[in-house]
Amino acid sequence: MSCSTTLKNKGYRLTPQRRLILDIIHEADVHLTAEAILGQLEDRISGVNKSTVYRTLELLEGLGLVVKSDICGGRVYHHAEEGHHHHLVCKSCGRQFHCDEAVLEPLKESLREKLGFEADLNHHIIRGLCAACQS
Amino acid sequence: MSCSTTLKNKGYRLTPQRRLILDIIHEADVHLTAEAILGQLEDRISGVNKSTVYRTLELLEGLGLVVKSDICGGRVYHHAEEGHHHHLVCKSCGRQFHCDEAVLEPLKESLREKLGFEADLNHHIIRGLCAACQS
DNA sequence: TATCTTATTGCAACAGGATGCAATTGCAAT
DNA sequence: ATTGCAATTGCATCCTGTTGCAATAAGATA
Repeated sequence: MSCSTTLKNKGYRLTPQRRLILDIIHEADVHLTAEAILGQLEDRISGVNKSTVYRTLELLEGLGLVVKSDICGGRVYHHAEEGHHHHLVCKSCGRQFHCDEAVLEPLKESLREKLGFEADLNHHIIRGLCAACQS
Repeated sequence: MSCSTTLKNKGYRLTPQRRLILDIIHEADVHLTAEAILGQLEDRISGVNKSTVYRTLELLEGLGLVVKSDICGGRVYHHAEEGHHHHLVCKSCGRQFHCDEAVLEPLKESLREKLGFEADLNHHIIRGLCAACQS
């Protein structure tokens, strides 16, 4: 089921702006800032306002179609189906490392069993010190 | 060792603004927004600029004296010695729950052993669905 | 106490993000 | 095709947080 169909089925309108934002996000293989999305949008149709971009991204995130995360002091977005991956961010050198989902699974189960809390650890960010910076 | 002494020992100047910000944070038993800190600061000395507040908070956070976290779309600060506690935030109803440090310990060890990454899970925020909202 | 160095501040401007309102428009019904 | 409803947008403004620069001041030294 495409994202456009999801929007329609949930009663939202499929405006040209929303279609294009979805296209831009689908085509991207990197995380995009709102600004980048706005830039690409302006290349395709003129007169789009940034508030529309922010609103659309908020809507898409709320519907689970887009994932928003804060990395390196900036906010980025990517498609929700891109797969689950997590970032370990070193507070000292700023580098990012990939972290397998399997590592977070025990925590997820623990929270579920002990507290009845269904954690959403999709695209979770964990800060700390990388091996190189610990010395 | 007091926070003021820490600042001095690390070569930073103890300006009146910094002293007062430290006082305000020490006196507070709740998380404070930058705006709240600025407001209380203005009650004590006049003419303080918000950029000073933000800069001081950044400095204190960098020195580990203050903890900054993002809760409910806003950024709050509290004293670093307040103790380790973690927030489970429900994405549906917005409520927050306390989570024991022991729950995060296995993850911390896992990251250390498998990836050599020393995770800083102090005041970590985990989003998901609480028991009530899962039905 | 006076002087000096330079860290720190206030200020203005800026950037990213959010909001209220009137105009516009998507889309269902006819 | 036309109409009507209300969702959505553009616009202006606001809010939170950041940055560069000149003025100010903390604190060390004599």
